[in-house]
Amino acid sequence: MGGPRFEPVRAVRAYERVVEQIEEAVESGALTPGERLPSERELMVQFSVGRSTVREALRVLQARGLVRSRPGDPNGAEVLPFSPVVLKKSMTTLARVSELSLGELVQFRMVLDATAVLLAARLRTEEHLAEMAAAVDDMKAADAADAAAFGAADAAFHDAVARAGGNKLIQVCTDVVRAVMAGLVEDRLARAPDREALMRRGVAHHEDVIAALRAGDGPLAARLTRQSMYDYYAGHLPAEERAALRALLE
Amino acid sequence: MGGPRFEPVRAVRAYERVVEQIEEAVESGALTPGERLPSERELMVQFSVGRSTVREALRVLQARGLVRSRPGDPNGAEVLPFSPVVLKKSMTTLARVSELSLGELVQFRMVLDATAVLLAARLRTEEHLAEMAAAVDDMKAADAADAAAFGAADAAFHDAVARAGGNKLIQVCTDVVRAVMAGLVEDRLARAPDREALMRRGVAHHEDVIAALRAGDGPLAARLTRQSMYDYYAGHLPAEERAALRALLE
DNA sequence: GGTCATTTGTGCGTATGTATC
DNA sequence: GGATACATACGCACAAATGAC
Repeated sequence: MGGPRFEPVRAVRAYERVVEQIEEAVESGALTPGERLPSERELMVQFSVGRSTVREALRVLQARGLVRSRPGDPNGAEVLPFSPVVLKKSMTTLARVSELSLGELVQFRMVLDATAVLLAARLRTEEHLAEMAAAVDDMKAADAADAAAFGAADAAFHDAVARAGGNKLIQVCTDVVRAVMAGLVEDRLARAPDREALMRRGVAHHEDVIAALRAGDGPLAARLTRQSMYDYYAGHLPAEERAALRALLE
Repeated sequence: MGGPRFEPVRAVRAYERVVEQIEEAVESGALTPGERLPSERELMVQFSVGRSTVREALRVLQARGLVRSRPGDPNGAEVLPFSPVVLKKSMTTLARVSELSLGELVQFRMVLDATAVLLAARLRTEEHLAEMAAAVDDMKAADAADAAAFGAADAAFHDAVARAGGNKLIQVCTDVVRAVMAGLVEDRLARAPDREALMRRGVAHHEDVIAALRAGDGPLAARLTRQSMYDYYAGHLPAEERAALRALLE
């Protein structure tokens, strides 16, 4: 008793150790985006593992969005800047396997987008406001039949708001959830009979939000944002989910 | 002009096509958690690819948390139920490479946890309230020196609240962000001089939240939750981040 | 624009350790 | 304990793609 307390060891795969080392180098900043990893044959020498081990490690790193490798590239795998595509992917998986309802997604965005505008009311600059106004102009200019252009402009607006709010986590999450929602319901929305009216109302709402932000009235901007989200999606929700959403309109 | 509109083709790797097919089978429910994939040798026959291709595909699927394979397992890779570990991983990466501040994380949880309790005030059952009460009891029972036990009980409380709120996305996200925060600041909190006072205050706050939920007063419960989060972390934040948080206390 | 060395993508054979029966 | 089937890992060979000269 009182001897050394040995810890149970779990067999850790060779490729995992390769992943850990490269991952640490990337996340710590020792490798910056745009830099290149050594070639696979060079890596197998440095780690003293086989090439298949190196390749499996690179696949995992690629799946995590940290590097990208192309066939024949003499420079080796490229270190990538952070991108939310991996988050989007795993959240899309979450939506599919746990069967997230549209109502849950709308609820999530109602809360986070409203928070973003609330924060933006304190921190917004003239540049931010100009970006938002430009996005709204694009929404107006979009052909009524071109749902993709309208959606892209809408996304640009919300991204500008989120950036103005200054919380990168909220910015990424709203972006991810918006993309997931678009993938789930874009065709349904594009065929809605009252689509044009919804689009016009959305533009008007966005202009009201800009006015509130310019005036520095965060709570008003947040209310407008929640109401806008509710109006846009409520028609596509069953009654009980609509009720859950109204609980957030305060 | 007016001819067929050809789309640009991107060379898609063999292992990617294997990943897509298995992923679709898992996410569509054709393969349910606990089921086994065919062995690697069987898969290389079915997809008519080489062994390395199969293995790289399995690595990607494993990195996405869909399957797990163990050496020597005669049954082949196992299909896994959804777990938020992949989301945790990518959000931790986000936190590291985009240098998320503690303030941004706290802000995020203040908003989403407050929303969860607001929703829980409408939907909570007696079972939910009993779970919350049990978690608070565990927090009280935790030794003052055992930060891990206290944290686990606190996590159980918030998880019960999030489940009562009925939004699975909010539940997962708050859980993920709590884990990320714990990884970043657990040692700092464990060594705080006023740790015991913070713990006592946290317990009292949680009991107030339960009382508000029992009374069905969602807005009160939400305010209490935001205030509790602020009190617990404000001491570890620089002044300007504290100010941004106070903007959410309303 | 073309040639060529290099690299990645892929397939295959083999040895080894492990889990299950 | 032994037999069997499996995953892990190594190393080589060839095709396709890339980048540099």
